[in-house]
Amino acid sequence: MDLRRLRYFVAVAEARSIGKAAERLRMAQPPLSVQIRKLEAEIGAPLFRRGTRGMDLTEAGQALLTRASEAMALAADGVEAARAVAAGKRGRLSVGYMFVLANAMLPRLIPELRRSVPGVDLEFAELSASTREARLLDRSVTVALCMPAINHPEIQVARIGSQPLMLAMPIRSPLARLAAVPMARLQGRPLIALPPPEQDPASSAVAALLRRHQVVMPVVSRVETVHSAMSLVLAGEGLAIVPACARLGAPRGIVFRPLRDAADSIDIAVCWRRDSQSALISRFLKCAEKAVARL
Amino acid sequence: MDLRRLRYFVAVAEARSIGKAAERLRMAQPPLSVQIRKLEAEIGAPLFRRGTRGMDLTEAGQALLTRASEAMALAADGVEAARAVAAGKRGRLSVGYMFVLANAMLPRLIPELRRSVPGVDLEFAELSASTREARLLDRSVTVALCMPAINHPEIQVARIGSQPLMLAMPIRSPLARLAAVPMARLQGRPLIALPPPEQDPASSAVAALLRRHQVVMPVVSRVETVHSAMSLVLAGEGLAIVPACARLGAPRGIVFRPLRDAADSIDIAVCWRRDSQSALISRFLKCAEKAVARL
DNA sequence: GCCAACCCATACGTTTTCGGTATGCCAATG
DNA sequence: CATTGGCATACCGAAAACGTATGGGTTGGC
Repeated sequence: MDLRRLRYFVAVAEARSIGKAAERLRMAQPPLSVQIRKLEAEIGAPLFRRGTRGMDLTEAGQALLTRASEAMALAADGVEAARAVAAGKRGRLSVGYMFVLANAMLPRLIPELRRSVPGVDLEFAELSASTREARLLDRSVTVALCMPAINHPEIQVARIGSQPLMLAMPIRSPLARLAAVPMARLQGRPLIALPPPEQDPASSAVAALLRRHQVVMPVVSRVETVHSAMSLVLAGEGLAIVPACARLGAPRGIVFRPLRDAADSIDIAVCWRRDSQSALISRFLKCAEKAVARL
Repeated sequence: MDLRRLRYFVAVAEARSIGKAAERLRMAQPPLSVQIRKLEAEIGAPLFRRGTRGMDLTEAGQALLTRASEAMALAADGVEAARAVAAGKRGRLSVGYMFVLANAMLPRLIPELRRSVPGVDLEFAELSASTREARLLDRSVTVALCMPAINHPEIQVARIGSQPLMLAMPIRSPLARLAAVPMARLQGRPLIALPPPEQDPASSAVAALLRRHQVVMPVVSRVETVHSAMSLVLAGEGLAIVPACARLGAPRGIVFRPLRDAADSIDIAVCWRRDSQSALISRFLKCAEKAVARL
């Protein structure tokens, strides 16, 4: 069964005439006549009654007409839907993000996305660094917001901003009186650390910072998330070195201070599989850049 | 948009491989590869991710797949439906019948039809002779049961039986004592007649019968239907000459007697437009013949 | 009552498209 | 490093579709 034949058939049925339909289809009358007869031969029964004043559907033709129109509409809709998905105008966008970025970015990002890709179903999942990577690779998330970027051959990265590292401490800490804390003052103080670099690359930035300034801070606790780290800081367990955006959503009683002499910062990046839906991702990228611009 | 391409696309999507799909489609791999790429070019976006171990649908491809399968199913269903209608296995059959035949034929005809054309919607309408003809011509009825047949160039006729003419009279009529009434005994008796031949051809058979036997019966009433005639006969208004099947459904108090020396009968015929659905009609014809066989 | 107009069907030559074979390219595998 | 598996490309022959020209049947007007 050929969809062109059905298209011709519907045109003839609507025009009630081969000649008129041929005109509308921008083709000559004889080939259309041939196609209709071929269709009738394929069906094995006449679809039209040939009168002297044009053509008229038989009952069999009527039965075919409704289905044929629907089939054509469905095929056209399928093409249209595929184009829309490819253009990033429809579909599903699943965003894996990390906890620290949630308060800072999502309130700006989500409305921006709804405006930019109104036909797309959005989905958000707070995921650990390793989970984000795994779920990007198996495509169960489309993009990930990472700090810092994921390093993997299949994964592409776009840096959309950066966050300076800041010292988080209880408000009653003596260091809290300083507007900026010199690196040397950290020597020997207890550190609340994130998982080691091989599990969470964010902590390697902190490690590098300390190493460069030859500062040693004993690790008194390792926690999974910045949120947990804040709790321990508040409890007086130690200090934490975290991206500035952790301030948003941090509990009262914790203050953040920049580190003097240390311009270290950590990249915020959007990560996605190289072979993913590029149009949708570039739209997401624009939104993410806007959301991060006024952090 | 070509349905073959969609067919190929669905095959490749299901096989997750061009080579496998080509095998299933009984064709070589390269042309299938070309067709898929043409489809992608038409859509304007890749529908598959080419991996080293086969093909995998992109999101756009998934959007197309569902619609494409449905469209194919609809097209196939359309062809199938058209064939079924043409074969008389589905569709609508509207039967125009006349009152006298209702009691005699419908109880046998309807079950016969339901058995013979189970997928067809049946419709029955009791119609006068002129209405039957008009509605056959405008196709609002498919077939008509007539007595006698309709005579019109566009209308085809099949004789399926005949009914002898009988004399209908009140049971207390003196003629009722005879097993068969000689034509001569009708001379001068009052006749309840149907509309004149130009309106109802049935009455021309009666007129011809009387003329041939040189019998004159004054027409005391003209009625539209045999049913009305029976009422007047019962009331003692006069006699009626009607097809034998009028006995069925006639009120008590009326008796029917054959006419001696007169083998006149009137044909029962099925009538339909020459260009109507032949398969359905020939099935109807078989059923009608069976229904009339044991009258 | 004949001629013109209309509409569909047929015939034939041309062009487009499709399918098959041969082959190349790339990546994964052993 | 060679082999295998899978898709892409190139080229050729075959089939299908389109256009032009034309025939045939019916309607409607002069």
